Amino acid sequence: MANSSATIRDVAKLAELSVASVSRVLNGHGNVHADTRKRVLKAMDTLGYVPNAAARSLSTARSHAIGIVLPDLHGEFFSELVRGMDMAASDANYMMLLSTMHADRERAIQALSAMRGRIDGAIVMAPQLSPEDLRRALPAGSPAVLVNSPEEDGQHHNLRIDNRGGVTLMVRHLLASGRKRIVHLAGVAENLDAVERKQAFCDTMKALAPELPVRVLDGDFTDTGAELLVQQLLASGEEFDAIFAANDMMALGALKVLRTIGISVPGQVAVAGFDDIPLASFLDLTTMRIEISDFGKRAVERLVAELSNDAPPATLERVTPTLITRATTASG
Amino acid sequence: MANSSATIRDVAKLAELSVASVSRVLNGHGNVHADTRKRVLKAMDTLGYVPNAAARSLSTARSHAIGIVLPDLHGEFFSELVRGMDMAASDANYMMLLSTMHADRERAIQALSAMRGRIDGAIVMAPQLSPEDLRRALPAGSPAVLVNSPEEDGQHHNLRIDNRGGVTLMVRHLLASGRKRIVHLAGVAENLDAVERKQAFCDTMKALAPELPVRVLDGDFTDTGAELLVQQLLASGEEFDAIFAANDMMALGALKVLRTIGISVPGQVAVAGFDDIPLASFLDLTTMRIEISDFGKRAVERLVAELSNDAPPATLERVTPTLITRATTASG
DNA sequence: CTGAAAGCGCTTACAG
DNA sequence: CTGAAAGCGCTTACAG
Repeated sequence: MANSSATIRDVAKLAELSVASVSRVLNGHGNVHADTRKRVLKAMDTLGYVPNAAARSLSTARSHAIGIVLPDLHGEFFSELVRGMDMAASDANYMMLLSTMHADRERAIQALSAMRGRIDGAIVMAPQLSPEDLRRALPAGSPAVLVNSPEEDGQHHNLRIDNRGGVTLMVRHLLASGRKRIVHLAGVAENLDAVERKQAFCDTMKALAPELPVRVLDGDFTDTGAELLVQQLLASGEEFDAIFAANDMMALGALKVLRTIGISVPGQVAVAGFDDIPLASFLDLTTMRIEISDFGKRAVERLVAELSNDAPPATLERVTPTLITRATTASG
Repeated sequence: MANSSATIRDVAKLAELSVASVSRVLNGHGNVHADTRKRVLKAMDTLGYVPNAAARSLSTARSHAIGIVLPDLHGEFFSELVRGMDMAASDANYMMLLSTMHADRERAIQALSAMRGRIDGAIVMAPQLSPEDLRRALPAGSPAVLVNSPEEDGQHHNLRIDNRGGVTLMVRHLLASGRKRIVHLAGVAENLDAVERKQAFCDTMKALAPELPVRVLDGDFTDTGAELLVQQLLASGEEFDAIFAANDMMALGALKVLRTIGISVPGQVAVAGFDDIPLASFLDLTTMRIEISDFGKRAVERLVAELSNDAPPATLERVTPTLITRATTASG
């Protein structure tokens, strides 16, 4: 009922051949007589035949699809990530099976399980999942690449942002432009990137400018949260000539407060963020750009390489962001 | 090799039962002895058994997955659309197979074909596809809902934005706030929504304020394009007290020019857009909000209803946007 | 170059 | 309540 379409058997019948022959031309095998091929093609055409992927998967143990498990789908980050994945996947002729876990560990495991038989491998961005969870969820021996996974399991390739490299570039830039009192607005403490950025900020300051104070305020990645922090900072009377936020939204919050108060940016205070969201370029914010779609593309390319047994050993791979200098730090 | 996982046969062997019994507990059928169930469950657990979806699809002719074909994945619109679809899909326990067509007609047809056997139905947003193409691409009799399809084929449900309704609300709002000379910045001529908005603008003006001039400038949906248009408009010396752009990006371009020139908004000129992108709220732009995630959600819900043979007849369904009044039109 | 047959991993009448 | 068997639509050795 649901599927009243023609099958390979119908094609064979119409072409007066065996299903084996039909299958051969379907898969482009060489050993087929030109005339046979022609008859098959014609029959397929008149019947509007399209092979059934499930049947094919079952006999080849290959689905030509990859599973994607993401924590969420909210915002530019994920849409760019998926876009990059899509580019690489369609280049390599793979379909994408998408699933979100909404920060729910059990759900991620289920999603992955439900993909068994449908996918040849998976890309998993699920910070909550332990290596043990992954072992449970991933079909045994099925390739997977992790994105932003906190732990290494020695089994899977793991793609992460080079937070240390990015922070170092930005701190260097701020110091080079003469800033002496840089305040770092950190992101939510549970976020791995936030933690790495904060740590990297402290380390880099100590390494590059041991004489300068290292100031960190703990934020939550939101603009409104950052506004409060900056207001408190101003109220405290503490001096500062640069704010380096762990993401752009916080940087924008900071900007808003400074401008409202009448503090000139970058004259009195430089402001910088991290991510390069669309708003950043619109509002001329200096930031670290993560080419997120590249990130997704890399992940799929790596997975595809693994699927072709054509991949170097799994490692932790860091993708370094690039410094985008704009008006909020432009002057010296 | 790729799939060395346990099969139903392994479970049956370990539990010393037939595969039929295993299948029954797997599918929660009632007619199973409690003890049998227990043994099966235990065997599944020790083997880490997960059923193979391809095999299951093949025998049930049901995949519990839906296909999504989108023109692109760029930007907020698509990420929100997919997010809404994901919500509805996971609620209804369906997986999503995602594919983009990049404005390529043949590619969309291929993508849809490649989904045969993997999906129970599809959501297709592919303006380029004719009803005839769809008939070719969609597995015969397989349900599909269209999103933003220009043509009705009488077969499939079609979800579209209520451009006329939205434009009417906005024009009414502008007129109510005393605007007399409203300029409409139209979007790209090939875009169906752009065309509808433009037409609706002209019609609404004629209907609600026949004495007022109807002014339309043809734009391209970009902020930079709109900047040029507004500069030309200013240079022409023509008077106007409101700009209603066919999308937010153009409205923002207009805003930029007006502010640069020193024209007060909304004092001298009101500015309004369409879409309610994140930038709009950030920059306090009056606009028509399309709840895009709802749009995606509706599409999937409709499809799921069709899959359960539980849907009213297919129609053209319009989703009406809501007016979001903000600072750029606030005063009288 | 071609066909008959087994098999991929499930589900589901059909008997019992 | 349970099992043997057929069948879902393909692919792929194996003969010929």
